[in-house]
Amino acid sequence: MNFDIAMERLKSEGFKRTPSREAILRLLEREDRYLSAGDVRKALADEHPKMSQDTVYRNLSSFSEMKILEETELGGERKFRMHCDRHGHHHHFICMECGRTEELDVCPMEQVSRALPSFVIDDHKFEVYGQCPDCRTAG
Amino acid sequence: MNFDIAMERLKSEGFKRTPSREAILRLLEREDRYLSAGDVRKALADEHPKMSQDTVYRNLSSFSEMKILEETELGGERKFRMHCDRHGHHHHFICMECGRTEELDVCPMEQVSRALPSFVIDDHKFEVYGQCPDCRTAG
DNA sequence: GAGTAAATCGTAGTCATTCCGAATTGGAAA
DNA sequence: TTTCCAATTCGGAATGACTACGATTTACTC
Ligand SMILES: [Mn+2]
Ligand SMILES: [Mn+2]
Ligand SMILES: [Zn+2]
Ligand SMILES: [Zn+2]
Repeated sequence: MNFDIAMERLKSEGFKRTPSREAILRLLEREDRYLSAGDVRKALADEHPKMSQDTVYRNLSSFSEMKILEETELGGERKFRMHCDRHGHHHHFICMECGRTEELDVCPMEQVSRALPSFVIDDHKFEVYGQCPDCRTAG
Repeated sequence: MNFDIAMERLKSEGFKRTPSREAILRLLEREDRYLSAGDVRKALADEHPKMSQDTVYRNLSSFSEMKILEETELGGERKFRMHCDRHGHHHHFICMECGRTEELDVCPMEQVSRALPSFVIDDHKFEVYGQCPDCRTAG
């Protein structure tokens, strides 16, 4: 997903276009990796020094709820990245140094559904953690 | 893993046998599901009303490090359960109402490793969330 | 039973996140 | 364009999980 589509989505759902929202979404589009609320505040400190933490958290949560962002919980923190909708359902490798992701097309949920016929399955999480090639050569 | 094996493990690694540790491990053996530090404190409130939160957190962390417990992060909280070592590597369905788990033998990591030859893979997480049959009929 | 390092207690501190009332503002309506 | 108001933001306080730490107690060794 890119900035323009995200702003359209906001407008179509009745949200206002504010400088805070533009800055947050532009940042996440540019970075293309998982960022925490703190990361966002730091990255916007120069451009928007008085954006309050409430604004950052509230908007990240809203964007996540409306699927503009995707969210995970890592190291005791909520992290967000632009929702990627290029393929269908998929999962991610996540670099623990830089936060960049790599798409994984494998998902074992069909087998799981068959193996647990009497369970209600609401959600699932599959993530692979490590070091991406860039960070490996840089290290 | 059961209580006796856990206590042996503690002894062999030079840890002392204390009433706090016994109570925490007995609870986790009995419950056989994911509990937070707060859950543990509440469950032991009658039997050990003055066990401090420091003691609970420190021991849960120690037990997790030495693989007596397994740990996950769920809803912004660390959760712990007895380490299950019946089969080899596996993952869990987790009931979001009662915390009970069901074993899943599927794991797609072989395919992932093949698909990411230039990445360093340190860890992975695969969890399925929902409602177990007991909670479904009870609800 | 005495000595000692480990463990616990009580409490204060940290950090991410949420809450809240007051002030501001985007955008619809006049 | 100006008015208006619900939505949004701000600033700061509150929350809740978790950690740190000095003082006290305790499990094990001798
Ligand atoms: Mn993706
Ligand atoms: Mn298991
Ligand atoms: Zn999947
Ligand atoms: Zn696995």
